Amino acid sequence: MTAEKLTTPAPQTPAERMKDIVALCKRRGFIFGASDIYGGINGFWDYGPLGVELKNNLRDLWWKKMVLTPPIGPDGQPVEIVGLDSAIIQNPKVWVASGHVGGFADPMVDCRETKKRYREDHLDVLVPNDGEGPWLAVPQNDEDGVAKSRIKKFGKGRSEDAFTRKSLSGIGLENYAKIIGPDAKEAGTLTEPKAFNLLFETKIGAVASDDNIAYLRGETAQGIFINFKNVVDSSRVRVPFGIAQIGKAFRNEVNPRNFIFRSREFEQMEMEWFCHPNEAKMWFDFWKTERQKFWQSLGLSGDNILMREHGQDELVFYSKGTFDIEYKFPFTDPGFGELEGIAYRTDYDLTQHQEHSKVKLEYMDPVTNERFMPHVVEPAAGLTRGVLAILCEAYTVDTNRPSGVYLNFHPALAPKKAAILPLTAKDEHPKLATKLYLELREEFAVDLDIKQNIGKRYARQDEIGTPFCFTIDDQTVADGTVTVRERNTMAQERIPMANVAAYLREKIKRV
RNA sequence: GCGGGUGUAGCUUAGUGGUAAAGCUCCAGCCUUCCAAGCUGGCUAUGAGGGUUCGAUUCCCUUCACCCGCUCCA
Repeated sequence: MTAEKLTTPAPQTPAERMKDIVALCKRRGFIFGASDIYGGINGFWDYGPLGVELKNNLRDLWWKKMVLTPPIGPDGQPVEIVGLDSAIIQNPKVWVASGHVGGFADPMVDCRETKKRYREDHLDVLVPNDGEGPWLAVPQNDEDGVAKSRIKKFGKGRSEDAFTRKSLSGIGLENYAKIIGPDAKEAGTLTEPKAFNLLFETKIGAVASDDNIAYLRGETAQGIFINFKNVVDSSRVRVPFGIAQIGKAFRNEVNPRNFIFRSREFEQMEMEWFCHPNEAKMWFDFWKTERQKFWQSLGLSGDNILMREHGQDELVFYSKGTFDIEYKFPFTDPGFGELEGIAYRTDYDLTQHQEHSKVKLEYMDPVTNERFMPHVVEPAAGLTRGVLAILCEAYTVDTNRPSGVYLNFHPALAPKKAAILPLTAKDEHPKLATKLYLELREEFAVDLDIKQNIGKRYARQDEIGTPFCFTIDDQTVADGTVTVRERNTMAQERIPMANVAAYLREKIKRV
């Protein structure tokens, strides 16, 4: 008893848990670091044989919930949502209109001493006229009188008139060694300005020149906005309705971190809901509820998931309200990380594109004859973040089983729904197992595994989260029944082999 | 982008300025009637590049990746 206690492993810390999840993902072929054999590449990840199945399952469930069987609206009728798959590269003007190019591409400087970061064009430098002593960096918009206090501290008795105010942008790098940062004590701690444009640039055409710069999309949403008119004109949809899109997006993140949580290439599942401005608030609440239900139905529930409203200071300038659905990842624990944002974007995007493209994007309501610019509620989820949350939630330590761990996937999400296992590699077992496998694979993602002893095979399936194992033994030969072994409980029962497909169908039932 | 840490096989760990070791996994075969059993055999590693040295996995430099903290996240 005492000895047993002593050998019981200590509970995992969140960091250890995350490390194990990453190791399992690599070991079993869910997720690999991209360009592994070349030493890797920061911020990119590859999805292995099981990872792509898991990701596709989540993607398909979202598509079904949004496009194929959208929820019932407040009026008792299903809401209307259509799909879209727009190009990753669009006319660069799209990203100017959206604000991604220009407005957010400002160079920043860091202070090595204070670890603070400043926009280069927001800083001025006070240059001493007599050339003596340090140069003083101060905020351009100096409401707090920083310049005065800095001169008092470092100006050696000189007055403000003894300095000339220059923009930091106009000051050469060779002078940075003389500059004291706005909050620093020593000179020379400011880094050279770095541009923080998060959009990936590329060049169109075989001959590269600055005239043909284009951008990889930073979000799938803009592809939806620029097709709003196309969809309205071609699809018989009427406001309110939604357009949904799933696809890759690219951002030059300053600092990719935390496995696939923040990567430079990722996948989004976004839906833009177009509605009358007067109904926007109602639809915002509607989608908040619906989207929360979605993640809960996949098994993310309890204390690990929450809804959080953005504070006023957090809101982007065009949003009149944003809710995040957040998950307690091991690397955020005890905090939470964003899984999906539901944003009320007003008519900002359509208005921007109307102005920049000169194409009228207003909607004419055929019933009321009212002309208006639709407002937008946007549930925008991270597919790859969803995969990570599902993996973290499913990871279950169980020292009572040979593998020591299993992945508790919802059967609808599991990369493999079942494994077909002949108890031995002899006699009729493999023959019957192969027959069952060929039948089941027409409808389900299943594995046939004949090699090695049964315990090893159960353990392997536990580690990849296969919810059911069907085992063929001598009794199967005699009476046509197989053993079902359930992943979470390891319990077994016998059912007729002829009922296996129906059994699986019932268990996997869509969420 | 800043600071700190780590880097030996798929995983977990040894070890050394002079032939790189083990357990588990994995693969092949045998055995096996329900949870990684047993037997035999096999594959696989010092992240990359430079320097010092007769000789570097070990010491030094650079770089890359990952982890932690800050920062960033339209």
